[in-house]
Amino acid sequence: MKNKRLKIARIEKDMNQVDLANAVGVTRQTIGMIESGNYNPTLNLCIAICKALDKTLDQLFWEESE
Amino acid sequence: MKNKRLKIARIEKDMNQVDLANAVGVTRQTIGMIESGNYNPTLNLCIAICKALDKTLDQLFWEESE
DNA sequence: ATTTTATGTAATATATAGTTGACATCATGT
DNA sequence: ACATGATGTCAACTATATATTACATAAAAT
Repeated sequence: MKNKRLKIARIEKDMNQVDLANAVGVTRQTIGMIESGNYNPTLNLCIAICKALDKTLDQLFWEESE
Repeated sequence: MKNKRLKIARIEKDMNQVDLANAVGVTRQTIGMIESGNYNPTLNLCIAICKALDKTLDQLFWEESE
């Protein structure tokens, strides 16, 4: 269950994992794990990522079906 | 920063904190703390709450301004 | 009056989110 | 060939989300 939308939004902003990690105050490993899926970040971190990438929670973290 | 929208959505579903807690697999204290604010739940828990209340992440956990 | 229901809160315990440091791979640049 | 940038991953650590147990209060029901 990779988070492809997050990766695409990050690349659209011309940021690498380190850039995004710095922007939201976590390490690049944490960003990497979120993009890889199999991870359960906190709400505050999700919100920080959304703001850094000019997206909303639904746009990056809400799965329509199921 | 109380989460009033969550509380309203729960009451609209005629659920108390215990009902919602059981529905999403946490304790009533955890639900209480999320409604009280000052808390940082995990994304998976937020998603479970949204599904239990027929809402999306943006509807319950996204703050429009700032 | 007293029992029940719904909620707040606090202390201690456990699971897991997130850090730190290190090493590996694969591009691309020089 | 070698350096550099971007990412994957792993082990050990620290911070914190969540559980558990318990006690408190206020409102509604009997």
